Amino acid sequence: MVERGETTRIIMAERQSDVGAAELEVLKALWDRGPSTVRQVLAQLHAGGRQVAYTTALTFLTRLEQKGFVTSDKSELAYVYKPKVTRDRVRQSRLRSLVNQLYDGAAAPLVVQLIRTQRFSSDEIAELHDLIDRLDTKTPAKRQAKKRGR
Amino acid sequence: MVERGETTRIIMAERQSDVGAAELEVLKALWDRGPSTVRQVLAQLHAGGRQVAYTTALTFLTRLEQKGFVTSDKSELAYVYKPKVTRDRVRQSRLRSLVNQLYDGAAAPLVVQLIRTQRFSSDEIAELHDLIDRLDTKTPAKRQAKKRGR
DNA sequence: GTTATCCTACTACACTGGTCGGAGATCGTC
DNA sequence: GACGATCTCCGACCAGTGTAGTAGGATAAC
Repeated sequence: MVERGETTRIIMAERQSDVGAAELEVLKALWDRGPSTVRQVLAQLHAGGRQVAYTTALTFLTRLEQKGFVTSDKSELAYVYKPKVTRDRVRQSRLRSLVNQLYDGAAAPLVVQLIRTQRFSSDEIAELHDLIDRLDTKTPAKRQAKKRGR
Repeated sequence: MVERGETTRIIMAERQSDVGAAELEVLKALWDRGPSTVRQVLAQLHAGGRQVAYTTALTFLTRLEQKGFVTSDKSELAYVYKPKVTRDRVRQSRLRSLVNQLYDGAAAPLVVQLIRTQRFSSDEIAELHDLIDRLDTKTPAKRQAKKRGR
């Protein structure tokens, strides 16, 4: 028999291991609060309007740990979970996905679209101005390397 | 206690009606080729490296139609499907989701991150420069210039 | 008319993600 | 040492998505 399951599993493997929307909320709770117990995360979720059960929060944390996005330490009474990935990392990764999926990997059109369709405060505009100016002066070539910029 | 299914359905409703990754490929095929039959879409998918069965493509198109993203007309032999949403619309919507989910609804930090982490050609930089300059002068209103899209 | 071909409809199945409940382990208190 | 509050583990359910097989209707080709 043809193991269809095999193929499926492989294909799935590629697009796998991402954080779901609800799981992301949990991650956010950890980013905002720092290391937390299930109960604390739960409270944070409730504060954010997400009414879920204790075990649901626990499930999310467990799954996030399996996926490698958080770690846990047994301290006193309960496990304390803390994020293993930064908010920036996740943003970065999501952004890359979006760019690849919908913009053929080219970020520029995305930026253009954003600038065209979103509103910005004058402060923000100033900041963008600044950034772009700096882009301008830095050579477009990236093999200049070693600029310690963040 | 209310039946849990209720709540679930409501919550689902929010995050629902989105296009999956594989479905998106199908939409892209339609955007690229214009109105197409299942077989043509399938060929496009194969060309793009996605080896799926005919019925799989059919399923995607059917589901996309149910979700309201494409329409179909029975012409000659086979149904001809065409997109009901534009690429831009989908981009827009995905972008909004991303901004809401990870940037608290504020687009500016996203733009900043993009400009910081992505490389741009000098042409692109020039374009961005231009755009921002225009942003500067025009007050944050919804100027819908007749700029031709790409 | 029979056959090969193409198309659609229906059904199915695995996996993921959101959501929990119940069962057992622990701990603090009478 | 029994009781109640917590905590974790395990299993479960449902909807959605990716993937496809099969059956049956139409069409084209002898």
